[in-house]
Amino acid sequence: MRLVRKPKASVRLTDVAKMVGVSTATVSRALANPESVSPATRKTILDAVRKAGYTPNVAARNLRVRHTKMVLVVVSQISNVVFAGVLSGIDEELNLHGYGLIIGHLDNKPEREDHFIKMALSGAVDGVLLLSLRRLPQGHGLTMLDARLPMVTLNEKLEGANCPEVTVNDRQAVQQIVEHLYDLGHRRFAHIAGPDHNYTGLARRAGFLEALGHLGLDAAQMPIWQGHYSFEDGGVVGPQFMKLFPRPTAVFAANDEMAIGFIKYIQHHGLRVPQDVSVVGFDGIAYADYLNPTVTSVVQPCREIGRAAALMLVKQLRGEPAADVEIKAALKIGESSGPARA
Amino acid sequence: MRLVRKPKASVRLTDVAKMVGVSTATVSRALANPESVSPATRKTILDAVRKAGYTPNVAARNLRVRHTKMVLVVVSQISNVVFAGVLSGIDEELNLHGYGLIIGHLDNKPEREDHFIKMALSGAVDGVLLLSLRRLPQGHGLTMLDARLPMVTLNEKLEGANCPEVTVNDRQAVQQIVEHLYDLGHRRFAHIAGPDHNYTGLARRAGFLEALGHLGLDAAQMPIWQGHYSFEDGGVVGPQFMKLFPRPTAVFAANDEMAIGFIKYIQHHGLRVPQDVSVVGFDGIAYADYLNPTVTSVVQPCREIGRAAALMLVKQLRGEPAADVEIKAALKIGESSGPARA
DNA sequence: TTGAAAGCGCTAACAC
DNA sequence: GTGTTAGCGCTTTCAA
Repeated sequence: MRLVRKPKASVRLTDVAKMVGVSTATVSRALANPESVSPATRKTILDAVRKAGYTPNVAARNLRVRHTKMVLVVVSQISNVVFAGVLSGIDEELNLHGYGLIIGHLDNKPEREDHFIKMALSGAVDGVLLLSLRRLPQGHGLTMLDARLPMVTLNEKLEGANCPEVTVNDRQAVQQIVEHLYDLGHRRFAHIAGPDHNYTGLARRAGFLEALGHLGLDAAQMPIWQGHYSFEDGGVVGPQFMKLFPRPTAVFAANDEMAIGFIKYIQHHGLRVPQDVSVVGFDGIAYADYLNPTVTSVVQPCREIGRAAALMLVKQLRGEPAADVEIKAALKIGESSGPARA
Repeated sequence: MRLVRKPKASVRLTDVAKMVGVSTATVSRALANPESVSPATRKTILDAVRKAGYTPNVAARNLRVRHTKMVLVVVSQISNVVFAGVLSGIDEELNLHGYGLIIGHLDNKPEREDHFIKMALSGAVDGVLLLSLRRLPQGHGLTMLDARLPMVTLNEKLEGANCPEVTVNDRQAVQQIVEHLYDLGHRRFAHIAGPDHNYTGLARRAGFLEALGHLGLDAAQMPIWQGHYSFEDGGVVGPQFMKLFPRPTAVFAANDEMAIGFIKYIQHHGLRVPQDVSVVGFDGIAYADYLNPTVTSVVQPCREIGRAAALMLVKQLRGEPAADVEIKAALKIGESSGPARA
């Protein structure tokens, strides 16, 4: 059995040229650069194009012009609201500049990156945006760098790369939120950290430690549990928190989901938030405003982050210089943080 | 000023062939179909490929083989959790079959579809998945149908198309949830509907009306407000609800976000959920479980929906028949629904 | 302003 | 088992 040749009866440039009685070059020009063709022929050609329903074949075009007007976005988890927001911003900006979007979804499996490295190498895209949050390159085999494509990283450091990056001021933002808690009188803190193979997880933890240091508190005394940014983690940590004595009066979770899970757990076990314990998160997801209490957090302007990153990439694609960008996350005080108990 | 020719020093098939001293055909075969080449040459070639870091150029390949192993997914709003979950499932399944994913993000602007129609027409993808929730084709100009590509729709009817579809049993699911409320003694209902240019919005509203009919209630008596599936809509509807007399004892919102926004509003205005009014949603998003009260809803298995759709498309791509699939959403009783007040 | 023609990098007949 | 070769559909130089 052999594969049948696809009938693919689509109309080609040649067909249009024949219909009109001009060369393919002229049709191509009429489409790409209308002014370079006499008004009369232009009209005939454009009419024919419309009538025939001609659309240029991109594979042929890509092969010839050596670019694709496509960008690869490598993202660790697409169903995460923060990423989804960022993606939205990326798409919006890319769109403005005529680029399309190919999703390289890692689905939290970093090894999948290899596949996308190959994709980049294969010329399928003109540039790549890395939001994999990966802390370090694997160190073996090919890396994204080998694709020698314009690239920008988002909350991620790429070792050995000179590619521009957009970062969020996680560390300072965490400082702010910890200070907010400190100002409310809290002295005993705990932290529910994010994954440690993850750039933001690390940055937020470091920010936490740093903040305590600045405030003259002994960071070594403060419990830190590690989660994976999921709701459930908040509940997993709960029991450990409950048995602490003296209990911390303020808990900083590295993202809102964990904060929410944690609040749910401790409320369920008789603690009031914020009267008994204040808990704060990070990200500023919309849902946090609909909780009872609403959660104090640091809001990341996701869409803008995405747009900034996309714009930086586009600039590179154009051969323009692109400087690093740092986006500011802003403290947003909700009801989940209050004065420490006397 | 003219564009400089990109130096694009990437290694080509020809280069590898020269290095090894065989023809390009042999290299091509060694890569595509290793058994068709003698073990010795195979090894030499594969070694050379690795050493040279050769990756086939996809544009050239696509042009030659007339397919791209790419699928276009047209989605109305990527930063919506439900879509994000579905997308995740689509990606997972597609991946299994060697297909990549191009996102056609409408960003709630239906007119953007034109762009993606052109993309489909241009041979950039082998098939398309439609999750735009659009109720009807625009009726003018080109439509997706013109691309004559394998296609499957997800919660969307494409007029004049014979393409298979995956649907969710929204109507029955709504019936179940309304019956659940009825069984709790509720007789006065209200509905916060989704957008009416939207397949699911319509289906859920129809389901609501239908359910009331089956239960022998007068649907015409029940207030229906329309929202756009956002949190805020719940709050917008709130005041109108408050001034009703007698007030409905049960409210069905067409999605969880609106239900959550509504709950927040009425709680804030002194009503207790579910003691004073029961409110239920649709979708079963994870956040709903962390609210106080947790919200009764209908859970859609997003990832499975996505996988089913992707699989149907892959089957078509292989030339196999693909039958319509209906996915069942399941009632999930939370704390936001309770007995009607006496 | 237009046309002829080369060739982008690859695959798949077909011949050996 | 391997090589030769003809394109896939397009853009773009170069010449007219």
